[in-house]
Amino acid sequence: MLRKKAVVERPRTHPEINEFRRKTLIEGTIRSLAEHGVAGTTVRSICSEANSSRGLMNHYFDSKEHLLEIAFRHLYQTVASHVAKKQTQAGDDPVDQLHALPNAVFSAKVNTPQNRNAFLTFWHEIRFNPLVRKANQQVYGNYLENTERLFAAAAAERGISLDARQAAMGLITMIDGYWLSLSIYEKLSSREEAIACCTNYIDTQLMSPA
Amino acid sequence: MLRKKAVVERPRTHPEINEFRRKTLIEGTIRSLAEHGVAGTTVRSICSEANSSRGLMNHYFDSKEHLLEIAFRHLYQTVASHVAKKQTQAGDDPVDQLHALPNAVFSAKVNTPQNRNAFLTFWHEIRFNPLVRKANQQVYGNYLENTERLFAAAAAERGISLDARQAAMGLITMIDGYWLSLSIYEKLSSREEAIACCTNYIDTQLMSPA
DNA sequence: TTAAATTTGTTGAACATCCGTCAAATTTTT
DNA sequence: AAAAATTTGACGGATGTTCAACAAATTTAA
Repeated sequence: MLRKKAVVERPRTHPEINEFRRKTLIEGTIRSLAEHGVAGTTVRSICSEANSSRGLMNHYFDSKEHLLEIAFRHLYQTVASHVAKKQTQAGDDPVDQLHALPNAVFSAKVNTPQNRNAFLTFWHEIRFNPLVRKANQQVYGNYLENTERLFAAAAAERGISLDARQAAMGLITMIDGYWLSLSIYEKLSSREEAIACCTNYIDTQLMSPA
Repeated sequence: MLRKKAVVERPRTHPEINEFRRKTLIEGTIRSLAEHGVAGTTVRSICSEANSSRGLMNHYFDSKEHLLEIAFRHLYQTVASHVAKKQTQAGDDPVDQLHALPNAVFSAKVNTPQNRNAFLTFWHEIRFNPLVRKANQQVYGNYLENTERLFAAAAAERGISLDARQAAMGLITMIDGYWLSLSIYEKLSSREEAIACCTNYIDTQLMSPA
């Protein structure tokens, strides 16, 4: 039986090619990190995941170090934009927006094994790749600030006093903790449990002090 | 002025030598992991930290992979034994013993930058080193079981119903989360904050359901 | 108690293999 | 024809492990 060779959708114009290559290399990096870890992610493994030759990495990015930074920003952005979307959908109530955070972070769309494992490798990479470290500082600063603002608004709304900064830090820490747990002890906890626990944390913080 | 050459305490008998070499290689591994990460920790860097020649690693351990497993068990043991000691000191009350857990884990003695960073690299290594993975499963199983038992006992004592497993999982997750936060965002949280937050979590779990 | 024999500890050069990067050669788009 | 995209072999350097050579500790024999 004759069969047409599977046609791989590949752009033909220069601007499209540029965008396509960068995107596939970035995604290949994340896939390689999730699958092979820091030590196993080489220029060769990345390009293999991206179906490109070795030389293309250096053609589209300054260095492997730089590509890792871009990949980190990309990964963070996929999570952050999903959170932003869900918080917008939640309306104007700061409590609802706070509840939307764990719901978005632990949704099946974003909290995939691949993304969990990739994040874990980046947490490790932060200490050794200066570009990734700087990117994380920027990105994490915003994240903390936004969450702190929501806690402050929620506390004001309910007329209670609250250390919004510490509450935000606690929530983010718990989210990171479950993200880590799901990555390492996959069988022992679940995304649903993570959402329940973080939601409970938010509600507990927003009760008037005894 | 004459001065005695600084005498490096070094064992002279065979059994002592064996113990000494294994210990310094294990500690050198942890130091190298904390300082240089997974990718930067080579047989050469380990032996350099341990003041030994490259060949000794293979003389005292089957392989680098095996040494990493032993180092992981050693690191975990230093934390676990400190926790056990503090829980024993806490007496018979399960609530006191639960409170002793975050206090011990985030004590200055155990929660050092080196130990934090070393643990972070092991969390990454778990997925790629089968020996480390198996060691973690054993060790973490006990940890979860003990904590679950304490929650169950505390709930029974207070006559309240509680999903002890989920409460234990939540506490461990929060501890891991702060361990991670302290490692990555050192300036944004503190050991004291971690203890306060975990203690609060325990107390919240042990209040009768509304 | 001494001296020889034996076991154990230690070293670093050598090995094959892989790393990130580069640049010349080739193909494809413009 | 010119420019951009792509491939591939080559580079110096680093990797984990092995092994022959040597040093020290220990046991055996006298």
